[in-house]
Amino acid sequence: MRHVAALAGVGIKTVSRVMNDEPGVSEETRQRVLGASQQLNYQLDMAAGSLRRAGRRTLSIGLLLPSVSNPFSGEIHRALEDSLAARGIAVFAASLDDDPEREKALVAAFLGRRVDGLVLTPIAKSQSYVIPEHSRDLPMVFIDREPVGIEADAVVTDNAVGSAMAASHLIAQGHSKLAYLGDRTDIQTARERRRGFIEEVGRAGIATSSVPVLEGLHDEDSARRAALQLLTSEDPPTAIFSSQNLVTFGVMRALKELGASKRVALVGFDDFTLADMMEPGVTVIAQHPDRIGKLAAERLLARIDGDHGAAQTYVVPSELITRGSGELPPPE
Amino acid sequence: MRHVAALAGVGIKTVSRVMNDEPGVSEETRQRVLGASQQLNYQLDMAAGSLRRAGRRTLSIGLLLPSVSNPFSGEIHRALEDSLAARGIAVFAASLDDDPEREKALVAAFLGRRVDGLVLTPIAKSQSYVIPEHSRDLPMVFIDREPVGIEADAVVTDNAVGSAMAASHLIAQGHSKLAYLGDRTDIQTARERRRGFIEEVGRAGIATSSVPVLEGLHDEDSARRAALQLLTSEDPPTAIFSSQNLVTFGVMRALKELGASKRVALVGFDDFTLADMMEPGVTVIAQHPDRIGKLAAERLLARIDGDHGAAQTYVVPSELITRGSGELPPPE
DNA sequence: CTGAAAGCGCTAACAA
DNA sequence: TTGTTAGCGCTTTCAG
Repeated sequence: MRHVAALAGVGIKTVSRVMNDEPGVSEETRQRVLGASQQLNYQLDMAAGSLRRAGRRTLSIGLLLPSVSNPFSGEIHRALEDSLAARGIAVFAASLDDDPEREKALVAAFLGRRVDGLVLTPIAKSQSYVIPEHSRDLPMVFIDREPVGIEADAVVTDNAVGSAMAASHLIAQGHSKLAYLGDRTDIQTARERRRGFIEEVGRAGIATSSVPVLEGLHDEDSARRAALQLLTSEDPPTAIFSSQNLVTFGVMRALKELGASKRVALVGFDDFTLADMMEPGVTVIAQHPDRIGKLAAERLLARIDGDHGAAQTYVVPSELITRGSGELPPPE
Repeated sequence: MRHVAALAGVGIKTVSRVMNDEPGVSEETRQRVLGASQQLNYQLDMAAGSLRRAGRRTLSIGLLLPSVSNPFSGEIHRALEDSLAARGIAVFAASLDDDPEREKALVAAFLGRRVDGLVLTPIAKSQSYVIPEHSRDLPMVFIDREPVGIEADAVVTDNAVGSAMAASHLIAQGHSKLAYLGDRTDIQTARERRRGFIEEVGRAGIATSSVPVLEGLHDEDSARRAALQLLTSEDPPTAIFSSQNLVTFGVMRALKELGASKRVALVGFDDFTLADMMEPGVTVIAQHPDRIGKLAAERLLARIDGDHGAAQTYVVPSELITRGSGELPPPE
């Protein structure tokens, strides 16, 4: 900047004014400065600026996701990016891999980079460790799961409602022998999905104790094996609800192996690519990661802009998409 | 930092030493400083540090991808993240959407944040606009596509070789009436894939002029329509090669609509989730985004660490994965 | 409309 | 082993 000022024959502050589009510079001076900066290939150093700038804004935020390679996370990331780009805010993204220790380490890493805000999918048992920062006014929005031990904004899917929708849809097709296949039980959303499903089953007058609940299925293969066992048991269910993508894939494989794809009904939580190309198409409760990301961005920006209202949880509705597998009737 | 120093009753530089794990501090002093910093909930400001630090390292890099919501990009992102996390380097990711203007704007945005390096999928006609920075020693690695107008490291898939593999595989199954369905022709990888495919067809003694080449298929539906038209034409091909995921999906839909999935052979470039669950399973030329990401990270780190060797292009081999659709024989 | 001086939080260089 | 001083590139404040 010094060099540009020297070349343009002006004071350093004038260069700063021009580079930041501040008013109070004559058009002529402005052009001279612009010329000099181009000639020197000069580029403002944001980091140095934020050191002194009011509010210390770095125009960057941190985003903690289960994994940047997970399509659901990718969509959220993209929606956030789009909403924040308009304000010139860049996004640091990182993957948690369901590891509470990583969550803490990554939050610390982002704090050290002085991000203007944090959007995160909590995985640690409690988020109380960020209370100091949050009360020091670090904007923070939790997504997908609500935080524990701290009052902060959250944007979540209506997991229980969506799962209840799945149950009532299967029951409406005439099924009474249902089964629930679920994810790790230490994940809040998984528990919510089970609760919503089971409660709806009870509400329909079916004995909830008669519904097999197989949980802790952390990957495709464990889900596949659980489904195989269930389907070859003495009194197999005629309809299955799977609480998550990988579980759904596992169930689909089991059904295919048994040649039961067109006989046993299936509804999965979470939509996925090519679901409509399967045979039959897979009925799902679709989440809306794009809306989650957009809403999270809006809340974060509001907080960054000084909104000090009470913390709120925003719920994004899920949606039943019928494609065939969930509409298979029970056998006679 | 001043406050911590005051509370611990030491000089500011001693605090700096402790926070950066530098040697030359007695264990006792160290503990006192650590105590004080915890009490004040102090956290080193990386940005301020890099202002003075030798080499001005910010411990962050920029990553420009087609879109962070695209699974292929997500895998690359993840591999990079994993390789760089060990060095405490954080990743800024951004989406280009095949927009050359965005490429330039985002590169500028990252330069303003003084990233230590850049990994990017080039889309602009030429990358000569970054020559000034690159020659000023900004580490830069191009992925997926080679840069134009600048000599810099690149990590790419062997697009032509992979496509040739697809051609020879189909020919080996007895097909002689092949067709090529491709992406936008302004994308380098798409042109390479066509070249590899067509050249191999010629090498096998088939008149390349007899092979329909349908290009500019930028999304699923345009690919679907192109395939429908092709397959319902007078002398339809018995085997199709699609140059990219979305094109493959479009072709799959067309085949399904015509009930020809088990009659017309298909090989697609790029692997995708559930490809093996389709009916028949879809044979693909799989790329290895994880290896691309890892290699790119290694090259970038080497450059950051001062490697000034000549720019090189690293080629990651693709792989033929047979699942059924590519092994369908031609009709009698 | 313009510029000089101070200082953001930190690290390099040097001194004690 | 520890501390002091200068200064990174910028923005703020305040004076012309």
